[in-house]
Amino acid sequence: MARDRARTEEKILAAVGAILAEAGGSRRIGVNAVAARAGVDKVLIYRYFGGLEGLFAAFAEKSDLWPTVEEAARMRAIPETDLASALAALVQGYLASLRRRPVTLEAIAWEMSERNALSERLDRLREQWRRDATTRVFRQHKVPARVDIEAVMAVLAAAADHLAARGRMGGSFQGVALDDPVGQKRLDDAIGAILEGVLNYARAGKESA
Amino acid sequence: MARDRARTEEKILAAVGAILAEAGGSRRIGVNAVAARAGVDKVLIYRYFGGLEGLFAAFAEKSDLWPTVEEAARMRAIPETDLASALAALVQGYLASLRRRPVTLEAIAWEMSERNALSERLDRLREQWRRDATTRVFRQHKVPARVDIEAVMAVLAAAADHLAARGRMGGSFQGVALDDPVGQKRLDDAIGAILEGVLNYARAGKESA
DNA sequence: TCCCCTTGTCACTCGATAGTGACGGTAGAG
DNA sequence: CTCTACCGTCACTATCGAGTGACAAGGGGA
Repeated sequence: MARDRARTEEKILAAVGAILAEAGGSRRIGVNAVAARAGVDKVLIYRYFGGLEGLFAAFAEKSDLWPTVEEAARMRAIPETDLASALAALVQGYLASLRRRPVTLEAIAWEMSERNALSERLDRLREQWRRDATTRVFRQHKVPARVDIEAVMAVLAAAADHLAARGRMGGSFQGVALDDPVGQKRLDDAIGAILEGVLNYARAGKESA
Repeated sequence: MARDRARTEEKILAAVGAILAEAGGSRRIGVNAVAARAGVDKVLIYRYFGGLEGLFAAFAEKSDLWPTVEEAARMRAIPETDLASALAALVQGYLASLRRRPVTLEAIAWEMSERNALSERLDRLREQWRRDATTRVFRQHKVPARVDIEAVMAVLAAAADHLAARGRMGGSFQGVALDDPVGQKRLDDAIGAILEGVLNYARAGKESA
């Protein structure tokens, strides 16, 4: 109608985000739903994006899916004092940033059951995040030699992804309320205690199992 | 044909498991697929189980979805010496048990995007597991007062669920190879180091953040 | 023996899905 | 002004999904 391709493409991409933002939306997503939501004929999706996969790829590239390290740092000020506090703040900020991104949470959930252009993008962004965090934090601190801090961070990141994605539907996990400020603080504190314990106990000279 | 309701019900339930076991199967599961897989008319699913929800409920009740604490203990001998080692062995055994259950991993992935009878059952089993683990391990050991060990265990369980479910599709997570023995050992060691650090460092008298 | 309930089969409706082909208007290039 | 490439709309096919109603056959109870 408006005869404006750029605008139409934007409407389509926005519709993807809107559908994805609705809880459980990833399950019913498809050309018809997107077209209807965008108020656009579905044939344009094929023409402009080459189908669903291309559409997902374009959406993944364009939208603000992942928190940057800077954003995580903004959510929780990252202290420069010691490594444990810095990493704890980083993970806590990461978790908080995830919770503010319903689309990303949906994409994480989706990633668990289906690989597509979106999940590949997520993997790349996760990797990027790891690199940024490394250059930001590890440059200033020494890591105790016997700790595989990368594996520990992977465990914490996996937990963050899982808990954030599950939390979007409410409920509790293993006795911790996910949609509740109290439960969220418990998780933050646990993350802090984990990093503090792992790094300081290891620094004290004990070998890790 | 055989005119044997019990046998037919079994065939249907087995078909659910078979479809669920195929990677990404949760997405395409439905009455038609199950009936076809079981070699049975779909109307019997409605008659015997009252539809998909009832079928899932029956499947969730009947099948061996979740590792018991005893099984986890069998995978990794649980030492009685100290709490950190016992809990580490428990979580590592839990993770190993999960990896041997493709249907459960599929269900965990599914649980992320849709709530149904199966996911409710999973939640209940998780809760049961937590209780069993508690009575088994915590009876013999003292927990440092300042550690919210329940929250720490929730973090580790979430990580285990996430890493196991993602690992079924191969690939790596944050630099750790999930389908590789080396990567899996790194994760096990990280879990061990986390529990050791959290409990022993806390016991040493430091407050947790 | 006869009857009826159960089991299983078949044939359908209805809606949503992916994907394609053709058509018409509009705006810009020449 | 004219032509053409692009944009948007409509109509269509084919497939798959859930769910329902009717019907044949077997088997056990009265």
